[in-house]
Amino acid sequence: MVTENKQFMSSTLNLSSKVYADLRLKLITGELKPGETLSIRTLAEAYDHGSMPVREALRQLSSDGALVGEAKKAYRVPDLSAKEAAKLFYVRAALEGASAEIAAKTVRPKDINYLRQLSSKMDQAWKVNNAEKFLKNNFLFHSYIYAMAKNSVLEKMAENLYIRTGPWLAKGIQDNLSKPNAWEASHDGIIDALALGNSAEARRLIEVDSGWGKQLYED
Amino acid sequence: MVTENKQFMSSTLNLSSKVYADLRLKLITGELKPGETLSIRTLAEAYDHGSMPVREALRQLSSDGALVGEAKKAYRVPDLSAKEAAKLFYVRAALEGASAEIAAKTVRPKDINYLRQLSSKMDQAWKVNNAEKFLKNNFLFHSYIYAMAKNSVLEKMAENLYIRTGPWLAKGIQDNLSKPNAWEASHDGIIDALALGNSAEARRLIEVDSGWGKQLYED
DNA sequence: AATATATAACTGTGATCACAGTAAATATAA
DNA sequence: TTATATTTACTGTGATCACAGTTATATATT
Repeated sequence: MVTENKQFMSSTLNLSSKVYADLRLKLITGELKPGETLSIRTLAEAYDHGSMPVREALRQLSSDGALVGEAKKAYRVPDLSAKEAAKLFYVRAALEGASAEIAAKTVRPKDINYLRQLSSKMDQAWKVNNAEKFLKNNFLFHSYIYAMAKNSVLEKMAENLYIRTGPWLAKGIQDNLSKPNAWEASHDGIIDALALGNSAEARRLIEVDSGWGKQLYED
Repeated sequence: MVTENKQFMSSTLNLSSKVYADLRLKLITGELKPGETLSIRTLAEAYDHGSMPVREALRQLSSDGALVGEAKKAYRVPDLSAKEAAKLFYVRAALEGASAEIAAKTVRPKDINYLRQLSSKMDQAWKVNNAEKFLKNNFLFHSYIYAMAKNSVLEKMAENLYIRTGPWLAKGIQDNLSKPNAWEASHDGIIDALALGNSAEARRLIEVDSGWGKQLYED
């Protein structure tokens, strides 16, 4: 039940944080699906330890808006309405756009290389229908742009929004994985704008890319 | 220890939520000061119930960034460095600006009236050196603009940022309460821009107002 | 009196239990 | 068979305890 990826699992922290990080990854990769129900005791048994760490992790995710929890009822992954999703993507686009605008001004060659690597990994994953790998690297791509803005507050908030859109996005990806990958061109355009230091264009393209998922279910 | 204000204290929820709301208000009004330390057991005794609700509230506030908590050490109110405060105000200005821009397009006369009432209350509080009242109404003022944007995601995030800047802001207010109130003119300008439906100007002024506190400690 | 040491008080963390409200499954009645 | 009632299983919530690491206090040592 332990994940090996250092990005998602810091080894020194307490159990609550580990469970939190693990569930967070499962939301990003689509392993937890919209509407799915999560209970403290069931998860505690799965993780093979007491219920306290799970309890605190679930409450924290609920506080983040990544899960919903009414009193005396099991936590569950929110099944977003079109309206709720639109709200999420609106703010996400605003924060991602701000991040990209800053990032374009301080970007280094090694950043561009890393982003191209991630874009390449996503393309490979898409070709072999590996949704989990695709989604994980897509998160890393966006997350790296947040990080480039060098504003930890902005970074954390943008990541939070990404996670909340995660399961909803994953559902769409898994349905459309066989179709041509429109994201590759989108991401390459963003990377090019960043490489040129064109902050306005980087912002515009990121906002389009963030808004893309929104269209997935509104036709 | 119980607060009567419905804005800050919903009566139907569990104890954890009540403690959370109460501590949140204490952060906004400056009752909790930067660097101040909070322990589970001490607070539990003050609230006169078990430690579980306090424990969950503190962890949630820590997750929000409103408190900091290292392992095995007492929680404490962050004493923001100028750099950290700048990060906070940068994102807060971005989200407040976005809120104001939307709000200007849908604002109703009763909204303007309410905002003018709050501005008036703040001015009264300033004149009698009532920092707590001033800060509470200042929060309500900004919070109402977030709410006018009718985007619950944006609203919650903007409020979170406000709370995190709260204790730092309060420290400055309490030192400068005797000086002329520069905020009144600022707030009146915002209200006028909103009333005219001038979304660009509303955004600009809100961003200036949000950035104002930042200058308080950098001379 | 100043420094080092040892003792005591305090801290979050995790485990375990009792409780009351919710949802599901079963039994009962029509 | 269908609808209703009852029981059973499951849920988060709060309380209480043991534990180990941290901080402060008091004690000894020079």
